[in-house]
Amino acid sequence: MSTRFPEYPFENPRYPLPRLSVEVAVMTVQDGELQVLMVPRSEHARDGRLVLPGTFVTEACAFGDVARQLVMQYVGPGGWAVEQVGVFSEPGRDPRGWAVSTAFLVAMDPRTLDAYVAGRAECHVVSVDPDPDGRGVSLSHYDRRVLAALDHHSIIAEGVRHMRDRLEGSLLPFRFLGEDFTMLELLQVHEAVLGSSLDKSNFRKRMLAKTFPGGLQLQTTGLIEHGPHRPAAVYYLGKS
Amino acid sequence: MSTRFPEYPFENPRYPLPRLSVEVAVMTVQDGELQVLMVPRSEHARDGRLVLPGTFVTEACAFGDVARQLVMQYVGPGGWAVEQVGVFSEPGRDPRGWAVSTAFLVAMDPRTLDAYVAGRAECHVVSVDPDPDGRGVSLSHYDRRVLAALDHHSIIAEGVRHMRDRLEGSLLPFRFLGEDFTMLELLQVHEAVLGSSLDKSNFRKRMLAKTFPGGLQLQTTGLIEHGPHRPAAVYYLGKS
DNA sequence: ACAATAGTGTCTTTTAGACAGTATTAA
DNA sequence: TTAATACTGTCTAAAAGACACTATTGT
Repeated sequence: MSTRFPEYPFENPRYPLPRLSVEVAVMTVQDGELQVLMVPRSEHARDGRLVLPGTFVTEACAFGDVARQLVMQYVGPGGWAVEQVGVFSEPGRDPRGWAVSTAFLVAMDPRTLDAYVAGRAECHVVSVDPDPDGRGVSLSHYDRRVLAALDHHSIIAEGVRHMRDRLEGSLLPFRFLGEDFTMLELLQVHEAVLGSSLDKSNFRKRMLAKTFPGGLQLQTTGLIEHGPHRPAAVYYLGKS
Repeated sequence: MSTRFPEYPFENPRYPLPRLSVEVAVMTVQDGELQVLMVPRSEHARDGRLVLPGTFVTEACAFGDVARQLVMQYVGPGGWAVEQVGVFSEPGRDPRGWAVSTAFLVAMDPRTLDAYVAGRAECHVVSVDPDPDGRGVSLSHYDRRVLAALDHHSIIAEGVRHMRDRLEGSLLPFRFLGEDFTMLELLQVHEAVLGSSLDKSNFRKRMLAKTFPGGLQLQTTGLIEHGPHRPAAVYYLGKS
């Protein structure tokens, strides 16, 4: 270590250094509900407290790559698009000491997430209920004792804010969906992220008229039946 | 240090740790031009290379507070609103080794900035010219040898992206202005940040009709003459 | 009068939104 | 037939934009 930055106080005990970590909020929308992947706060903690998947940074590596590796470790392989949400550095945020986290966000199709998570008891997909004012979130679960430790509520709330900013003008909504999807599924992604309901007719018109980044537009590819009602058109995102 | 996080590898030379720093982009708009405050990359460097003001993080402190202290140190006292732009962690970004920077942005009235910076030879206010595609920026100066070291171009480019996202729906434009301003000054802030020109008539209508966060609206408070032409109305942001 | 910046008015196009109504399926 | 979801059409209001025009100053 002494060959790098010799003047920086790594070896000088006068200067504390924070514990550096990367946390990932793997989010999905299922049945119109926003959800996030959480895990027990340590391998042997059985007190029911859940945290976002995270890891300490212990090698020279871009944090985005660390986040991608975390997703591969907890969910599975894939070209996951991670987005940086921000840095959380308040000294009191971890009772054990000064900890600095860089938070990332990944949007995932619920079927993909469920398939990966199905066999892993440690993975919990927790419902996220953003506050009406958009500042915080509540996490619910089958067991009320299951709560997030640390300030991971704040990280998720910031992630929701980030998603709301990026819903229009990015491909984010489509990362919550499979390659093919119905208009209702796309609508429910928007509603879950925004936390408000949208007029179906106007939403459809807007989406069909819109050009997405990369010159992509909604294309229809057939019909799908799933219930005692008119079949829905199946869409995908493609070049016009 | 051993009382905190005993299991984290501070004392373990197997694990490298990055040099942690906070950098601040103090930005302003003058004569329709976006500018940023830069300083020589070290106190004794006389090679003309400039960097964003920054400091290593060496005590348990929220990074936003570190950024505010930096602004006070380089510019002067004031309740500066710092906004986090992001973390820059690519291993190759600093040739001396692994360095992780958290970047912040401050928008400042050019008169305030100039007044503070006037007596300080080390402070340079450098023009920022965003690329048309919005991905990068060019920095100009009276002396072409004056260039940013490290990846501070990227930090500034991210800062511009951040400002463009927040121009509508926040009070950011007004932080580039004094308490009182003319419609032209407000227009030029928007044009400089967006990098495009706007129709004056439509801009005026839009601004006068708009309600800004906190229920604030543009109020007029008199006229100002500054040239051989019709005097301009002076506006401020207040409750209706 | 002229140049220069400030400000108004009008017309068109685009977009968002409310909301009524039609379509197709299973039971 | 009914219930349920899918989809279309129409009208209105709001916003954005183009652009011609008027206003007020110093020289």
